[in-house]
Amino acid sequence: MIDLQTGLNERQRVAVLCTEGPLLVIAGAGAGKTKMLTTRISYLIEECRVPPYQILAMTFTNKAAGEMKERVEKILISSRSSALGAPEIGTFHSFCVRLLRRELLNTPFTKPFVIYDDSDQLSLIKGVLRKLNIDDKAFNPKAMQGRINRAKCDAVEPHEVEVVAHDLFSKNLKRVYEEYQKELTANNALDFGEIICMAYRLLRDRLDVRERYQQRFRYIHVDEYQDTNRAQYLLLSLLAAPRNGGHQNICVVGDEDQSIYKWRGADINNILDFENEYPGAKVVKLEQNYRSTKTILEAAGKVIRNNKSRKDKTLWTENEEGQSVIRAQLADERAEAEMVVSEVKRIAASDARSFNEFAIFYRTNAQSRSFEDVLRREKIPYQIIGGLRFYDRKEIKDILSYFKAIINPSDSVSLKRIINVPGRGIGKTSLDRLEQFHMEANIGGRVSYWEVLQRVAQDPALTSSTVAKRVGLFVKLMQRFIDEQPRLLLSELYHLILDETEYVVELRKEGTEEANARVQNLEEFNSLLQEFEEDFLEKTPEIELAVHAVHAAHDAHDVRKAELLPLFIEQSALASDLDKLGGDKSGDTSAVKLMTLHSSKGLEFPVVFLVGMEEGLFPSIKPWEETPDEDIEEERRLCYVGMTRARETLYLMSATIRRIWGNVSYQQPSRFFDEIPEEVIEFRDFSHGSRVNEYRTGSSRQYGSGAADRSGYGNGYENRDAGMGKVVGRIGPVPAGGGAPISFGGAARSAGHSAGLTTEPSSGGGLNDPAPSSVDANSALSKSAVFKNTAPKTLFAADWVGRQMSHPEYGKGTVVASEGVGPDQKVTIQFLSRQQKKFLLRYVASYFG
DNA sequence: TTTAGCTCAATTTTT
DNA sequence: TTGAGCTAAA
Repeated sequence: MIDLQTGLNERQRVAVLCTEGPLLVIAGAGAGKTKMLTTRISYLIEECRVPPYQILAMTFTNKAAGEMKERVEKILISSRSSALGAPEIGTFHSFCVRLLRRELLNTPFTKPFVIYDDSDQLSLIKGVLRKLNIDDKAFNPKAMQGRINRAKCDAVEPHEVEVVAHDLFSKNLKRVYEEYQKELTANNALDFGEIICMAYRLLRDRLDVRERYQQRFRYIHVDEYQDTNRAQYLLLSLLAAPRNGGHQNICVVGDEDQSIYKWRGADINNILDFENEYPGAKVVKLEQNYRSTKTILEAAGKVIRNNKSRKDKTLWTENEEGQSVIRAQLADERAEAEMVVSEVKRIAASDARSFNEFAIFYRTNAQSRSFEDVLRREKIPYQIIGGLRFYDRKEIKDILSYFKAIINPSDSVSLKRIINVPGRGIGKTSLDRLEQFHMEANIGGRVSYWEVLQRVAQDPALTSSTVAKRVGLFVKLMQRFIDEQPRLLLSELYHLILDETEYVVELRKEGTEEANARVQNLEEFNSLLQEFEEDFLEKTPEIELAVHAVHAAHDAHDVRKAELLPLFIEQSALASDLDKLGGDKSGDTSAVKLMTLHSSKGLEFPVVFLVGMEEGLFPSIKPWEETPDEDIEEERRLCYVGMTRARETLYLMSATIRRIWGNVSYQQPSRFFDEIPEEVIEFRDFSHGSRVNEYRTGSSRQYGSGAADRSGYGNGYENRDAGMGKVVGRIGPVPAGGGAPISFGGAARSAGHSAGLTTEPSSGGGLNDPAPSSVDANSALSKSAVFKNTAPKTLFAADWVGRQMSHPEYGKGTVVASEGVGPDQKVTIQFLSRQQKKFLLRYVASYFG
């Protein structure tokens, strides 16, 4: 018996009990939607006697799917039955891949397909551009890729692409998209978008198949519905909507306030239109939050309230009031990192928290660096989520490409990737020749790259005897792998590849730190393979195996082995970094988590640091173009998502100056600060620490008018930009270990720079990297004496202040400060875009009217 | 063929 | 700042 009385609130109970017919659940952050969903699924099985295999639940991440699976299993095991199979719980993509594999005969593929990731896709698109003689300078391949993927999100097929008259780009887009699709099929490959689209088209065009799946999955659940795109929406409609003869037993859960993937094709209308697509849909709102303190919820609620396009809903909680949200202003990104880390240490010690309970969220991956530096120095374990996926590392991708080419020699992208890796003397010229042959041979036909390689190897007259020989060796090598593969375990094949190609040998020859890291990654990859192998041989039921086995193997054991490789490749393509996170059994060491705001969705932590809250960075703004309100609203939702991840303690941080792409940039605090009521905020101005204060006094002039007001600290300080700020005075010491003062930007990685803050001349410090770009920043330290109490006159040279200029990149601006003399003179410009930038005067002098 | 050195671009990215 | 991709020289 599923316990519906305890542990569920009234609304959740309604949602669980409403099993028949369409149901839209609007679930605010932390309102227990996963609990609702898992209970609902269990209820269907236990109480409604629905066979588990008739239940489908779709999520966006493997992690969400895994969590749901686990929790459903727990409930079911703790009650009784589990023998009736399991509900199908997975991501949209894994669901569609399984569907396509089961229906392989109804797809254009004659044998199991491989999945192309973004970089594979880009390679293929570049190849198409070359083939069609389209200049990739004029028509950026990445832009093409973006548009193709967008089209796929919108379920737009090549023939439906609209060509705008006189618009070459749209014309080319159509051609490229068309050709790209052909190439994909010829390569026996699918990209992420195509996984969904092909499944959609199959269900759309084949009534028999559609009916089978409609009958199979009688109860459908969709998580994060606000993030579904058009293609996903249509797919769901084919399974459940009345207009397609569906059963309408569909329960979608979403929250428009947490829609943060609009830029990627997520269509908010899917939620708004739900009641049209499914007339008579019930709507349930879950508004009680179980995660955060009242204070955090209040702050987040006030922020999201500023969005115009949203249905009004108000989260409430019975949780404690909790402590104030802490908003901290730091001197620069280094100081920001120092403070975060020192707070982590302090709280970990005083509140006996494990490092697991802390998370740092930033807008862009690039921001992780400063935190990594400090965390590493302080020997605090940390884990970065996202960024470069493990499977995206060069060495891993190389091996995976061998794998892919072995099971699917039609995969030209993978073949081209590895043909000269490690180097076998097949260089650019040879590759161009091969490419040429491929194009010629492939006209009107279906000659794969692999076949071209074989021909070239056999016929020295086609190229030269050297090239033929070298290509021949590669062909022979690959052929051997292909022949051996069915008899080998994953790890055996892996070692065979490494041995025969001397991949590791080559890496060791390099002897660099980077090469060593790659060898280590390969070792990790090896254990991953073994793990997969063991898991697979233990658990995977025989039924799952049938599909790939068509062309392999002679006995049952070999069938299993032959199955391993395709399955591994598939999961490596669909896996993400997020998956590793938080699985309590995965031996997860206690580490501070670093991730982008996007990755943070769906997670929660007791202590959250939201860093880099500065105009331009967050909200992200391109200074050179207009930012539409909708974009700001999406940024605001992102802010809301980030804030509502916090259970007890929330820090919102911003830096005054930050290095962005190697330039020093003066940052204004994020507008989102203005939206949080004063009462729930505690303002800690760390840029007014004793030593830093000197820096502030000097450089605060950079702000132009009003700057003087800011330099006094601890008394009636009012930050106009922050729009708030009851002053609590300086709290805590300047956060730094061993008395090292807060230092200036990234340049301060060498200890000497920080000395600029006090007495030591920078020339005596570890200025070991005087690259031109860093000199710019360093000179701010060493020459302009901004850190000295007595600022030289030139610092405030009035002659330039107030003058107008027009920058080709940043637009119109006014000089608000000037410093240095002669060739070193710098000016700080306040641009209309709210950004401030500092330039060497001689570089920008020509932009003044 | 390889590689050193240059220019250019650059969010977010569940799959 | 980093990285990818291209050109020129070894």
